[in-house]
Amino acid sequence: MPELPEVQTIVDDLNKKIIGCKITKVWFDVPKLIKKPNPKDFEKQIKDLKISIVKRRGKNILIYLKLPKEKKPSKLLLIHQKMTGHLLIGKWNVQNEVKSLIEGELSEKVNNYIHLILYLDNGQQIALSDLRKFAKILFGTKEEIESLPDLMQIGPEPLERKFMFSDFVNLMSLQKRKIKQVLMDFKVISGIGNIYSDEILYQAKIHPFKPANKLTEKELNEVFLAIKNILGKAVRMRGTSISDFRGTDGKPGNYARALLVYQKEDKPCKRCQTLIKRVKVGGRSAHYCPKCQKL
DNA sequence: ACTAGCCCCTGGGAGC
DNA sequence: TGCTCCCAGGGGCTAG
Repeated sequence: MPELPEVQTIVDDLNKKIIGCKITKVWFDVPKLIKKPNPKDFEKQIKDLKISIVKRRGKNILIYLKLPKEKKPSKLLLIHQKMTGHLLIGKWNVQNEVKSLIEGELSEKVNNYIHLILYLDNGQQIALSDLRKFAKILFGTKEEIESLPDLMQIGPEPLERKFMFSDFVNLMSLQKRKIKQVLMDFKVISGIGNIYSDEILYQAKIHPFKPANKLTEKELNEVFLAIKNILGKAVRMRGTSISDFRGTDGKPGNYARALLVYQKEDKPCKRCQTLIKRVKVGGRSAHYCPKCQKL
């Protein structure tokens, strides 16, 4: 489901709604989603902690937690939503493995796939819904989680000011792979997945198969500008809603209607009317205009 | 040290 | 209507 803009939307929502809340109880029915610590210890360790701040790193949601007496957070809960995960805020009732909504507008199917609930002291709940059960949850001390490869391996944040064109040029010069795959590799640049890599390359007029290190300076500049432009715009529009992305309020994002190539196979290119093509790259589909995107 | 390809899961949509 | 096949936004692991 989520790439950088979608995860940022969730993080912004959480920061508005749950800061200062204390976790009073935990419920889950798919223990394997909790990779760390042992699921049995998870509730014991996270109970009574207070939510300090929520951040994003790549596509990971980082919820910093503190003991009631602490000034600075010492614990960290990491949630990666992978393909179909959603974090939702609401109130649910769990009975005989059936989850029903008590309050709010989340009367959607998404409720059937709730596999983890954090109960908060203000009566609200944070729920993780995940149809395909690929999501990943890690919890531990701040130092412990921050030093895991899951976070250490992540490449630079594309929207940060300090991520400059020169950094981008250096990164691309080291990559012989197809530009499409390089953009989607979170170890090179974080937060870009299949949807936005298609949109970025379309805007930059670069063929997805072009090897990253063969792009000219001018082409690299186009890609760099497209990354900043498209991701920035998507964040402002609260993400894309292909099939089932939702904010924590269950409402879809607005970027889907701004998509120009993703899932537009056989539709005319907005620039030249040539039909958009779909091809496989690294097991995933790439959409592009065969006429205006140059190899 | 690379990469392609499979795998983790479940459901939706297309085609027969 | 129902069956089968293909597809899905992430990313870890393995075999070559």
